[in-house]
Amino acid sequence: MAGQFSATATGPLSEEDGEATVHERVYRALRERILFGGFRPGFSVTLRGLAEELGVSPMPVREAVRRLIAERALELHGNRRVTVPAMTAAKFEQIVFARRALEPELAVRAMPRLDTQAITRLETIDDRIDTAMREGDAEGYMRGNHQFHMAIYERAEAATLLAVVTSIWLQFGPFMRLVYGRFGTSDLQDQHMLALAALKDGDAGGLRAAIEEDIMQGMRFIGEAALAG
Amino acid sequence: MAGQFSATATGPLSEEDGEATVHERVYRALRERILFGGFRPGFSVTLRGLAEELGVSPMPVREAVRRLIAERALELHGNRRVTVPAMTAAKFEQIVFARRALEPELAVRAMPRLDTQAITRLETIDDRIDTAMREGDAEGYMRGNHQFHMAIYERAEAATLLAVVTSIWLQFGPFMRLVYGRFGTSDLQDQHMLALAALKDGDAGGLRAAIEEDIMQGMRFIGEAALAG
DNA sequence: AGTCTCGCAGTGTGATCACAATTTCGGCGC
DNA sequence: GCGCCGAAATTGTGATCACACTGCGAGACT
Repeated sequence: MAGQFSATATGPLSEEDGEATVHERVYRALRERILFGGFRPGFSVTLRGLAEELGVSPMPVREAVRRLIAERALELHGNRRVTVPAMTAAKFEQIVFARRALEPELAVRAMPRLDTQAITRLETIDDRIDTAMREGDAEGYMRGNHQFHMAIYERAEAATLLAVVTSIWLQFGPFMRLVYGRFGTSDLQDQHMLALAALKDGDAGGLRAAIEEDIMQGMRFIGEAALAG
Repeated sequence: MAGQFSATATGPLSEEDGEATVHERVYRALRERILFGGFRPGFSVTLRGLAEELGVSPMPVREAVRRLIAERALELHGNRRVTVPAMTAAKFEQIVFARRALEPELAVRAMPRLDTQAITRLETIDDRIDTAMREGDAEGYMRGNHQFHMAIYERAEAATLLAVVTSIWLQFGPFMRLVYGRFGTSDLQDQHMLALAALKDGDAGGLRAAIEEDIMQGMRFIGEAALAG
């Protein structure tokens, strides 16, 4: 178990979504770990290991892992080893490019459907993000940040684009967690207020700029911290 | 077998890549069919059916299908039916947006590595595309077009972005084939010459515009033909 | 004591079987 | 004739087993 963050060692599968298939529940459990820092980049997972840990047979784990490999959240090496991919400068740059190209657009498309109630919910999430940042709660910050962005993007009703963005997030999740674990979260700035203001004003251009700025600030922080410096 | 195009009823698995795993060969076979028109949108596939057709056990087919579902090339319905996804106007629009956002960029990034030899090869491919277009060979046209674009994009050495684009292509392949089957290919125009010219001139802006124009023209044709009209 | 080698534990891959849910289609009743 | 119903075939899901290959560590030989 060494090399893995202990924060989200979920243990046996949560039975909350009891009606889904085992494969689906395993997939979601692994996905959460990847997204919010349960795995460290380079960590190698085994089918039987995960199966025993989650209390299921290796079969559904196999399918879930295959699925995550297809989404580029896991990596299958030639030597038959499955690992959480490491970050490289080139890959990081491509992720930033894709995020800038797609996410502001998703936000703008979602704007007509983001009513007052939705904005209030976003503010609540943002409050939790600020708290987590202050307290250095890396996982809490990442959960909140993910929730904030996805709560917007989901309203765009653009499932095809959203799937691409989701896959991208899976690819920098473990790396992001690594950086926060190493450098803390207290140096982060809350860039969501500009987005919320633009949302209230119905200012599409402002929202696009705010989301782009949020992406750039956040990615620059973890990029400089871990790749350049 | 009804509801499926007969053009690429590949039969048993080709043994050319004999060293790859069965899963990998099945994956590539299915992927080819999806990309170049072996399946019609809405066609439903069965694990055992594909397994028997390809001469393998259902197991590797299961993994390949799961993988293609993750790439949004296949669709898993609640009733446990696996189908080739149908196209909708909204999905089509998102595909066009993603292609415009990513593919011209990939082309520009590839330009420094596209030497005279590579350009010559592109011209050869383009000749074959023209021939296929004239002869109404829909599958040949699609294979050539795919080859032309990918031969460029691969040189960008941007695996992360390329994976996104590849997934996108898988999502409109069956639909594209359907349109060409219905309306023919003779009304198509070759938009690749502008790209080749820009490539020879080392004109990055021109290349970006040419690729974008190529995408727009091609997608407008199949979009108008099948969705609006 | 250092190095090479052999072997065992552990890995992903693939096949086969059991099962529950779904679909399909035949025949019965109206 | 037409529509409903139930049995049989077919589906995806999951478990278990066999196998070839990898990796690592213990042992022996020099």
